[in-house]
Amino acid sequence: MSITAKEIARLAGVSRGTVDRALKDRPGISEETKKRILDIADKYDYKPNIIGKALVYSGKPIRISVILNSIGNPFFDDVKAGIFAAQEEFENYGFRISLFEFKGYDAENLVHLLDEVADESEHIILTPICDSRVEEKIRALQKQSKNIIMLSSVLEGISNALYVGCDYLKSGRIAGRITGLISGGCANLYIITGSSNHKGHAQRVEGIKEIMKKNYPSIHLVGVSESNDDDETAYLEMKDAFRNHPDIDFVYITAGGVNGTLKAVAEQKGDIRVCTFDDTEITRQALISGAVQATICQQPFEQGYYSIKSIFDTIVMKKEAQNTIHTQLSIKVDEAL
Amino acid sequence: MSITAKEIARLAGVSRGTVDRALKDRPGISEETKKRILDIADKYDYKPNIIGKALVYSGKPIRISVILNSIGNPFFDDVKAGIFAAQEEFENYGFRISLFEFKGYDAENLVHLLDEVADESEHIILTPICDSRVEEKIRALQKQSKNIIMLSSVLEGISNALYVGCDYLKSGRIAGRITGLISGGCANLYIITGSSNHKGHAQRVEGIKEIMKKNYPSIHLVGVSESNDDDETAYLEMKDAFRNHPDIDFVYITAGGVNGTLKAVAEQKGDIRVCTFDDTEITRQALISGAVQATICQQPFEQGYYSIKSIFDTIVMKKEAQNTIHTQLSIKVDEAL
DNA sequence: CTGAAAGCGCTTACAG
DNA sequence: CTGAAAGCGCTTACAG
Repeated sequence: MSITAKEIARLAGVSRGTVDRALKDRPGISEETKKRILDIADKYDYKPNIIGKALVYSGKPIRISVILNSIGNPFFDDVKAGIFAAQEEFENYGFRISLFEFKGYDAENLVHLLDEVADESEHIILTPICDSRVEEKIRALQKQSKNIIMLSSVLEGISNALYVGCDYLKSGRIAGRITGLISGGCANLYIITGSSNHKGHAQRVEGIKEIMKKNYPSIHLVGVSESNDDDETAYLEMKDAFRNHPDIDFVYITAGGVNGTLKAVAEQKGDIRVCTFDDTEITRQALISGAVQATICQQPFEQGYYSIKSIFDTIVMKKEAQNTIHTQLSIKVDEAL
Repeated sequence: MSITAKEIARLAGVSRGTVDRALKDRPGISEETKKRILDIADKYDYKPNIIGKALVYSGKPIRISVILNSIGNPFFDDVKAGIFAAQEEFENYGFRISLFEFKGYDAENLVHLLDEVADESEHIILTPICDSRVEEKIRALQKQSKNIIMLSSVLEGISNALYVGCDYLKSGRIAGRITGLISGGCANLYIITGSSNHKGHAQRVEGIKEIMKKNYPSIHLVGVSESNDDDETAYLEMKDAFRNHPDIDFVYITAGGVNGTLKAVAEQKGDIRVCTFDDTEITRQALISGAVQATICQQPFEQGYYSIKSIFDTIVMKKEAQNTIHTQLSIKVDEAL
């Protein structure tokens, strides 16, 4: 129960306004009264009451635009749920959130959307696309002192922007460890990844390789294919892999294309272990049916929630800005659903 | 951006006080003005601003006592961290939290502490102990309309109380599934559990057995011992088990006594897999050294945080009271630390 | 049955 | 250099 500014004023024998000048380091106050006030504030551990503050600012909305390439991608359902939860929680603090969704990885599309929202928002949360035009646009917006937050994926060329999402390299290492544990350290492994244009997907493959090299000399990485998150492509790639390597007995799917891959695995018959990423309707069904043994989750709800909460923390709570919020990575099996 | 009570007053041509009477269903208002006001509130989707509300109530503290048998139990470090985080977040809403810690499972101790805090708190969060005296005391406090919240473990004999913690039976099932996956479906399994007086520990064993029965006919459960969360006991029990069953090749530790168990396993030599529960300093070290393959975590930070947040949600946000908040269960391997 | 006022802790624009 | 006042959205005690 810290002291209020009003009480400080009484103790110092001055008005509320003067106390405010001292605390905020505003001009128009003599050095001695300022010192007297700050000493009292210090002594009684004054911390401004955020509710009093929030009430004042509730008139001036904090405008936030969220741009996600989420259309057709079930991963983002929970991300959006987290955003909506935060929206409800912080509504009374003046948070005004607009959500824009698009499909795919077209950089022009994203740049266009950024242009559209720029004028009417001080905070822009987006799932960035790895493209120089996107990077340039983000840097331009930062110059206009827009607060940029990257959600669920990250551009390494951007500084002074918060990233909220998982540690992709680490998630790959975990995948490698699971592969080792479930296979008993001996397997012919095939990886179906999303796109090499998605930095995160590439890092996952890298992480798996790293662990294989370090710990599992008897696991042979037969090959890696890209599905571009498309089931048909995944199916054809996996079919092809089995044709050339009938001894594949472990498949890791690092991104989308799960159903296509599983179809090819089912047709192949034999005891083939499969692991995936994320907890979507598709992976849940596959876990329950036994087609998939384990999946690595990255807390999508929390990603959405914290992307908004970070704004609350810096603006309202005046906490220092972070540059990374890594959500937890955890392994789930069927019984955990 | 919902309408304010002030605007409703203006639209209805009445004073703020009258609007309040209508909204709160308080006496002293004619049916027709009431209806007129409620219609306007409805039309503009009026929702009271919690910040305005909170400021009024910040004078009347919400007193919360937290009683944990956490002394000497590192699991509770994160639980406490979650409580402290919530304390900071809700301080300005008038939340006054006092923490009381004790050691062990002595019911008298807990009853005594409950007596002590009862007069000075409307909300009591505790780690309950399975004992009729505790149950009676809790029921008596509920009769005095104290809000009781059970944290991290649960008494099934108590109703009208929120439980915040993991689903122990489910966590046991997950343990069973891990055992199956890592062993390749073939093992001689031994379980070191905490205490049969701890309902949760018993449920974990039950969950493991259930999965073995359903899915893994070739995993043989050699035996179960109780460590009472004590390393020395765990060591002796495990030694004894190896003496009688030298073929044990998988050990599941469902509670404490991890170091003692691991010591016996190390002395036994051979390729013995070990899995545990929770992410404490001890299990982390064991995961990193490779002595333990995987551990099941139950979000202790969130347990602490949500036990307080639930009070905020019902008192301030006026959300309906829940009776269970199950935190997520997830598997972690060394690379996830 | 209804209104006017004071107050929760803060900020800001204005007056002296 | 300092103070007094109005206002954010709400609640509550009091006056009519």
